Amino acid sequence: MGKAWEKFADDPSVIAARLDGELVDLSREVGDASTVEPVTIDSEDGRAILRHSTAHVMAQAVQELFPEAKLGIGPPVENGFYYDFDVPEPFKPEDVEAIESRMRKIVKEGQKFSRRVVSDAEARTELADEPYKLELIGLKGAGAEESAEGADVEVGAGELTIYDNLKRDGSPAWKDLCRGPHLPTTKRIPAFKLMRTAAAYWRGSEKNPQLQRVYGTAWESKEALAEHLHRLEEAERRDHRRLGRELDLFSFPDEIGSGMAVFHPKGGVLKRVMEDYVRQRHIEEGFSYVGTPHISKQGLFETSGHLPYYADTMFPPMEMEGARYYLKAMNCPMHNLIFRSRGRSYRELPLRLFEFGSVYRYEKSGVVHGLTRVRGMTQDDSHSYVTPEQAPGEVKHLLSFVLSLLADFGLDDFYLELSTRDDSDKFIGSPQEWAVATTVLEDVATETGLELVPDPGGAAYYGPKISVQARDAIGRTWQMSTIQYDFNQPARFELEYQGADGVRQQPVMIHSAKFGSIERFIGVLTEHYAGAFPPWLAPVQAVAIPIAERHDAYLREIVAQLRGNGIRVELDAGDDRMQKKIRTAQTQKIPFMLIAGDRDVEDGAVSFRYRNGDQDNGVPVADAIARIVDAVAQRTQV
RNA sequence: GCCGCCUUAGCUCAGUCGGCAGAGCGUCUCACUCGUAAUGAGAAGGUCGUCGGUUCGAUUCCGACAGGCGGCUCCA
Repeated sequence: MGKAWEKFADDPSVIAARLDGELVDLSREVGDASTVEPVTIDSEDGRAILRHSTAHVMAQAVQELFPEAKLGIGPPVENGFYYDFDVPEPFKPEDVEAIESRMRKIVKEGQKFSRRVVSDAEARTELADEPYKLELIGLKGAGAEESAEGADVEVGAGELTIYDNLKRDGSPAWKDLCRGPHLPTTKRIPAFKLMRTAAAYWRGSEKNPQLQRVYGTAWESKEALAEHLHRLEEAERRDHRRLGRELDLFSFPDEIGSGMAVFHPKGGVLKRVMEDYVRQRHIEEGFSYVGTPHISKQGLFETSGHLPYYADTMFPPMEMEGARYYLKAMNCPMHNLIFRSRGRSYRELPLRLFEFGSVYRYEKSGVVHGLTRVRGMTQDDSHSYVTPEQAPGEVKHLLSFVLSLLADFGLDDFYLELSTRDDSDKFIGSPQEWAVATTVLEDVATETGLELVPDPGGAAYYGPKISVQARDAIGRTWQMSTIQYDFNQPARFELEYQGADGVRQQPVMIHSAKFGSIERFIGVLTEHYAGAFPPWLAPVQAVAIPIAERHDAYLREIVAQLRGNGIRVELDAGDDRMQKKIRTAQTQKIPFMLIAGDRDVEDGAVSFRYRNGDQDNGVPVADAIARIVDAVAQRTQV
């Protein structure tokens, strides 16, 4: 049968093969495999192989330049790869340049990636100077190859293999413990670039030493690399932190503190319109709007059980006349007190309490990030108190409500995550209770048909949760909505309702934040729309632009009529030229520009310019007003 | 919190090999009144993030702190 490459020798884009579904090097013997499929460099698998091979080249370059560097792991990731190194000194920017140019040299040399199977003992001998690789070999022996982030790429199941990078004369230049497959030679790397360095904990644990991670990207062509870099630039343009400043939406004054946003008038409109809509929808869905204070005495958080888990992330307590008060980091305990304020009947259930609750969490300094990770936030928080029998129906109700709200805001790029307990001792409640709750959530989540990612160990201490994960402009995911099943707090607060049979029962409570936090949601929404909010959300919905000063009065009248119809409209009566005013409105991403000059005044009309550049001239004033009012009411994008 | 990088005018960024700082945009004033992305002229605006050290002298060198950026860990 021969080697795999012989079958695809005429196609230079083939860089690996699949033998009966298994990815292998082109140099592998086909043997008695029944299917042999090509893997091209621009396929998903092909790119992963390219990137992983480029990671090897980088590791080789690093060890040639820094012989004392010890290897961590080097897997492909979305759009690129990284490799971790234990080095005495972190890499400096000039080091990265040196590594990159050494990589170019290795690529140019066309070193061959050569696979060989080794025994456990051989691997240990050959890699005696690589403590992290030895650890991986040990893990494999323990059958724990999946436990390390990315480690499965390196060792995986089955036999141990080492890849040698061979020079043209066949002499070995470098080697790495690796599962493969790889490109045939380094020369097959068409385009790559090192992106950044960062520190990362070995095997992802804060307790382990930090390694220096170098990130890079690699593509099947120079054009594809250029496109990727261009996409990154575009993404930077829609970063909510940048748009927040450019569109005058919000800022983060140093004087207040890290992670504390102030909303400017335009961001305030966005926030208010969102909140009004969300409040209205909650009321329609059977929620009761409530209000609770920002601080509470310590005892409340002891009763709820939060304090031992959250003390680190809560702002330190204030002492007043012998009492200790905390800024609240969650709203549920206060809602529980509303439930408990009087006797409850089964007839009242489900009882759904909802508010925009301001909470404060002292997030670690390194994690604060624009509006998506703040220290002071407003949760659109609700708690549904239900009988155990009602719980599945309520979870289903909440999930469909959440998804419909997200759809109303035009969000579609998200997936669900099911966070469950693991065997750590941070979770309270019996395994049976957890199993019941988890099954309820899983069934409802599965029914939606959305992608569902398991997240073992990610549950709240009091119960499992479903969350909606949204992506930001550059692909980072942020948790937004959450639905949490809680059988613990009702017990801790001794919540009760009287059943139909007259017996007192304990309700189940279901926590749910539809957007997670208003701040994060505004951040994600800003990036989703790149600042061009749909008309119903746009801080300024229309701007009137007179061609000359003599048209001001005419437009002022139209602006008044629009305002009378509830439209957020401004007249740009400054002494800039109209072209400049259009440019300004354009950069502010205002949906409608209403332009009027002599012709329009004569015809009783205005001329539209939409922010996408389209125009519509000489529209009768009444029609123009109706068009804008209609677009706002329909919540349509323009 | 950990690692690296960064902090000069409202914004984007030059610059000073240690000797009292500069541009464009924005803002203000004046002139221009113009048909779908930048009219022209002039002016104001910075104790060079904060505090301490070295020095005759620090925005520049060193340290601490604050804030930011990219990751890691953690999380809505």
